Formats: sequence, structure tokens, C-alpha cells
Amino acid sequence: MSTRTEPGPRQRLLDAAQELTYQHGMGVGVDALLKGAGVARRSLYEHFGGKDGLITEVLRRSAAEDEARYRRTMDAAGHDPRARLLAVFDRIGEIVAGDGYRGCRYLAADLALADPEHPGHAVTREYRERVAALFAAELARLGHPRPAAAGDQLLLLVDGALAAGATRPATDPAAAARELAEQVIGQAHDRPPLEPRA
Amino acid sequence: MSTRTEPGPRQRLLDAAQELTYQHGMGVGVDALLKGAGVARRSLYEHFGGKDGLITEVLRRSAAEDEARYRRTMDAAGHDPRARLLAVFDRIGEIVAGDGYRGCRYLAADLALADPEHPGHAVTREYRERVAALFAAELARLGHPRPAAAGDQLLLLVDGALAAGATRPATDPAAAARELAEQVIGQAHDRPPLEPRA
DNA sequence: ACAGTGATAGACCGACTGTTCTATCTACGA
DNA sequence: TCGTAGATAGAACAGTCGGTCTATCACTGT
Repeated sequence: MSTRTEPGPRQRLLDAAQELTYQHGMGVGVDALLKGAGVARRSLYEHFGGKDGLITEVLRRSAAEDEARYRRTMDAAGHDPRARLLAVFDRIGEIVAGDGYRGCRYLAADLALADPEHPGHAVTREYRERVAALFAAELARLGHPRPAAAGDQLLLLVDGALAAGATRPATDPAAAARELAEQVIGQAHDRPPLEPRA
Repeated sequence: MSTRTEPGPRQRLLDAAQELTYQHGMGVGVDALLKGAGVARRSLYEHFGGKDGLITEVLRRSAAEDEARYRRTMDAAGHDPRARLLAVFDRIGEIVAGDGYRGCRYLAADLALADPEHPGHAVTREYRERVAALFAAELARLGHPRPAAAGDQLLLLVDGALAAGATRPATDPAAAARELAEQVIGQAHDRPPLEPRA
């Protein structure tokens, strides 16, 4: 009955945390999150149980958004699986060139959350599986002999490009990854099916 | 005159910090570092000026060690540039499969040190340039038409494999990266060979 | 009119942060 | 033997951490 004129504390908290954890890392203080959201301290603990809960929820929402973005980018590229996959790397080029780009949020989260039991890890893991499956589905449509393995390769290229985009932006990593992605995709056409299940 | 029977506080501090910052991230407390090194509090500030100085020095030393390791791995593979480059990916496969593997230390440092002015960033940046140059030199020996760009591609594959090794170890990312590295290296010849090597 | 609900502000907590300090001990050189 | 340098232990600093608490305000439906 609200959420129309104003987002409400929970939404504001998620929005602020999504932005602040990305810009300043997972180490941002609770106070900064509260001030950024304009929200009472108590609201955080009532809605998310604590900082870890908030972070996990931020990762979950980001992952859903980013997966949807992948799908939209691919859909905008038409029906040809090859064009759809390459469009991903073009999009990554834009993202990496953006002003506020500070590296892949999920990789940063996995590296920063030292505790392997942190629920955030499960979120990032499942997100990667979904993206890899997204790629594999296109490759399967192309008749690729190893769609799953090649999908993993594409995800590796994506992660590499996102990492290099943060550390060596001058080398145009998205274009470099795109070139290699073409090789991966090309294996669907002019390469014999090697071994089934390598 | 010393350093023979016992490493001395400075060395012990570097050793402990190298280990602890990798295992628990850059967020480890000073107390943990001191306890891990068995060193007095004051020694840290006399030798390194503070935690940031220690971290920077740890990155510097790690980078020197890892660059030397790259060279050793390549030298052990003989003289053929192709074999020397691929040996790197085989080595990464071993590293990633190791028990204590927790991701690339330099990428983690860049993502964790939110302050872009932190001196650690310069260390990691120069390290990556040296490694990329290392690759480019081998590619030039192979007569690759774009050794610098291809060296960047190999570094992207390395970073992607190291990242995926931390987040999706079951997908054998080193092998996936190695396959793509073969494509990069293969461009040195007039015709892309396309001969499956797996 | 009134209780219920959810949000607010902000004091407060113990634990921990990086840092500075004094004081003591030990080893080496003059 | 004495002085100095370097290392030690550990108290203490102000600040921040994540989290709990009380109290107040605004809105809602009955």
C-alpha cells in the first residue's frame, strides 16, 4: 500500500548498500549504510537481521538484475546464438569503460568474505552457474560439441575481462575476450566433435 | 650477520603477513599479524611505518617471488616459446588445485584496497605489466603479429583461470584457459592450425 | 479515540581498529 | 664496562566496528 510514492526503508537500504558495497567494498560500515539510506539503525536489523543478511540480500538482488541484463542484452542481439553471445562481450566493453566501474561485484564479494560459510558465497555460486548455463544453452543451439565446457570457457573469459577491466583498462580487455570468445563459438562450426565428453 | 640462524623480526613479519593476508584477506588485524610473527608491536611501525606499509611490502615481495616463479616454470619447459607459455597454464592448474588456494592475491588486493591512492595498487599494476611483457616476449620470439596484444590476452586468461579457480574449481579452469591460450599462440603461424590437442 | 504497527533518532555496549607510548631486556662495539 | 641500538612486552589512545536498547513519532484500522 506504500512503495508508490516512496521506496520504503527496506528498498532504500538495499539500494544504498548495493551502491556503497560496490564503491567501497564489503568493508563499509553499518553507519555509512544507514546514512546512505536515510534509515534508522533498527530497520536494518529488523529487515535483514544484520549486516551479513543485508549483504547477502544485496548479492541476491544484484545477481537477479544482472542475469536479467544478460538475457536482455542477448535478446536485443536477435536470434543468432553467435550474435547473442558476442553481444555479451560488447556489453562488457561498455560496462568496463563506464566511470564507476570498480570490478566484478561477485568476485570481489567472494574474495572479501573470508568466511567460506558466509551465505553470500552460495548466492554468487548459483549466479555463476546460471550465467554459464545461459551461455551453454546458446552453444547447444549452435550444435557445439561441448556446450557445457565451452560455456564455462565463456564465463572464464567474462570474468577475465571484468577483472582486467578493473586492473588494466587500457588494454581493452573486452575486445580481447571477444576475440577468444569467437574461437570458442567457432568450434561449433568448423571443428570436428573431438571426443564426446572431454 | 644474522638472518642465518633466525629470520629476524622484519622477515618474520613479512612471512606472517604474506600468509595471513592471503588466508584472511587484507582485513586482518594488526594484532593477528603480530601474534603470527611473534613480533613486538613496535617493530611493525619501526620497520614499515604502519599496516599499509607492511601490506605494500608484502605485495612487492610476493610479486617478485611470483614473477620469478613464472620465469622458472617457463625455463623448466625448455626453449620452445609455445611449450614455455603453455607450461604456465599447467602450473596454474596445480596452483588452483592446491589446498590453500584462495584466489589471486593481487586481484584480491586491488578489489579490497578501496582507496585508489593506496601504494599497493602501483605494485600490483607493475607486476601485471611485467608478466604481460614476459608473455609478449615469448610471442615475439614466435613471430606473433601482435605480441603485446596477445600477451594481454594470455594475462586475461591467467586472471580468468585464477578467478574461476577460486569460484568454480570443479570446471578445471586452467585446462579451459590452456585451450584458449593455444589459440592465441597458434595465431603466430600463418594458418590457424585448428588441430585439437586435447 | 485508541491501540497497534513500523519507522525514526540516538544513546549505549563490548570488542576491536591502527597507532603511540613507556619501560625493560639483550646483544654488540668501543 | 659502558653505551647504544634493536627488540621485547604491554599499557593506553581515540576511533570505529557490528549490534542492542529505549523512547518517540506517524500512520492505520477499528
